[in-house]
Order: sequence, then C-alpha cells, then structure tokens
Amino acid sequence: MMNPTFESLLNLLKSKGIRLSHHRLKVLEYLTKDFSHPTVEQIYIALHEESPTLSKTTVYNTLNLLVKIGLVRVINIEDNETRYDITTKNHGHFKCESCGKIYDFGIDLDSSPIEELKSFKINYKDVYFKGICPSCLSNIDKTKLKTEE
Amino acid sequence: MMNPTFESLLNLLKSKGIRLSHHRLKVLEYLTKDFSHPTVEQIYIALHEESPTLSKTTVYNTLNLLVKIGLVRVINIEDNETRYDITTKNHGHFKCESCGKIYDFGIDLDSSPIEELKSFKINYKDVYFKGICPSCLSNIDKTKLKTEE
DNA sequence: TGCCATATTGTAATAATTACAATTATATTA
DNA sequence: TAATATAATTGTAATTATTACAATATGGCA
Repeated sequence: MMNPTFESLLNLLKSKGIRLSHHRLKVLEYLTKDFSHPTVEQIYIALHEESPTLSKTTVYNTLNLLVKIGLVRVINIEDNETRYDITTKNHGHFKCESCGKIYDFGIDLDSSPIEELKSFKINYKDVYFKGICPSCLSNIDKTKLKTEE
Repeated sequence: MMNPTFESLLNLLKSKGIRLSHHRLKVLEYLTKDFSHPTVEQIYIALHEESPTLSKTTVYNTLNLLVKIGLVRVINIEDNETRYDITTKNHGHFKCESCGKIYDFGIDLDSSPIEELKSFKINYKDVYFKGICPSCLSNIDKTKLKTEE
C-alpha cells in the first residue's frame, strides 16, 4: 500500500493555508514513518523525547486539525483507544484480538454502491474486522503441540 | 430488518446458563424495543425512571456480558460515544453528521472474501459510513431556498 | 426455607479528551 | 530588520467515560 510522502503532504498543507509550525511538522512526519496506526499517547511519547516542550494537547490539536482537512483518518476499531492513520486509498483495518496489531487490507466499497443508501450523501467509509492474525494463529498451534492439549 | 424477539433471547441466555436477573432482563428488553442504537447513558436514564435502584455500573456490566456472549454488538462509529445494538444479520451503520441519527443498512461482506485476509481468522466485521441523511439533505435545500444563498 | 454462588451497588480510581486563558511563535509588511 | 497582527502552543483544570473493588443484596436450588 502506497503512502503519501512527507513532501506531498507539506504542499497540501500550504495549499490549504495551514501554517507549517514546528510541532505540526513533527506530528505529520511521524505519521509518514510509523504505519502502526499509533495512538495519541504513542505519538506524544515518541516526539516528546526529542521535543520536550511538546504538550499532549498540541498532539490532540494537531491531529484534530489534520483530520479536519482530510490528511489523517481516525480509527475507532476499539472503544478504549483512538488511533490515527495517514489517509490513503480505500482500505480496511483488521485488529488481531490476540496481539493487538492492526493490519491494513485493500477493499473496494465503491464498485457496487448500496441500493439502500442511494439518497444518502456518503462522506466516509470505514471497514473494521477483528479476529486472529496468522502469526498468532501459528503460535496457538505451537502451544497446542507443546502442551498436547 | 428482522430483529430477534425478547423470548428468543431469553432462551439463548438460559441455554448459556446466564441468570435472568431483574436488571439484566430490563436492559435486554430495552434493547429489543429501542432500535436507535442507544448509549449507556440513554439506557441508564430510560430504565432508571422505572427502576430507581439500577446503577450505571450494572448497565455497563450487563452490556459487557451481553457483548461477550454475542447477543449485543458494540458500535464504535464515533470516538466519543459507544453505542449498543442487538445483534442481527450483517448490516452496516450510517451516521448522519448533521442530525446524529444512526441508520442500519444491509451489506454482504461474505460473498466475496478478501484475498489478503485468506490466512486470518475473522470473528467480527463492522462497516461504518458517515455523511448526510436524506432528511437533513432536504432541510439544507430548504434553507438554501429561504435564504436565497 | 435456608444456603451458596452470583449479581448489584456505590464509591473511588483511572484514563481520555476538551476548554480556556496566558504565553509564544510565525509571517507579513513597512 | 523590526514591528505588528494573527495564530499556535502550552499547561492547568474540568469534564466525561469507563473500570476496579469491596460490601451488600438477591436468585435459584436443595
């Protein structure tokens, strides 16, 4: 899955008249490098090391701004954690219930429009799957072999 | 969209060996009647009127139990509100960004499995759309006519 | 009926998020 | 380059949702 480059995002910000402040750039840059769908906490901890003056409020502010202008997407797959993702092409999110990792997968919801929603204006489409990822599945198998359950 | 009857749910609970306590029945009954995908707060307020001894913690406990045994589904379409829904057939949720109402719509994600997830064990599938519902769209049109924008 | 296991309650802790006023930084213009 | 207006950032405090836990109450079965 192709992710946007940092430079292309900067141009987009400029074109929208958004100031390229130091902290904003840091948050944005982080999102173009960490594809693990980080939480606010993770972003804050990672950036706070090199920029000790960064506050968590600013991370919230920046993310909300980036979401508003459509550069970042909110992932509400779980009710106790909000995650963030650089906006890319149509893709769904799979969360492993065992290791907690979130995987992207391609899905096309546009080719066959929902008849029931003909007269609705659709702005966002999110697809969330949950289950067990292959890596955890094979670990479970190994455990079974070892303990001979 | 067919919803399960209260009686069929009671049988399911019994078959799982879950006690049919007063409060549990009340919460469950409420969910079979209110299809607006209520929040914990809404359920608590509605039931607290007739059962003043009901605590919000009990509503949480009961909902978590019902989710665990698969009778109730969590809707995380928005990051600041968790909603609950009696489990039914495959359906997606559309949230109107103007009036906040959540609409169900039928969607079949099982007929064409995702190639990328061949080796994943999928337990849940959620589809969340956001946008403007027809009723709000027509209100916007009327406003435009009135103010001649 | 009486007992035991479980459900419920209520308070308090935790955690996520937002509000807001004071301060600081930025970009622009002279 | 310096002054200025505008916007960003900070930090604290408030708000809200959710969970933990111990004490109490209750339901179901012998």
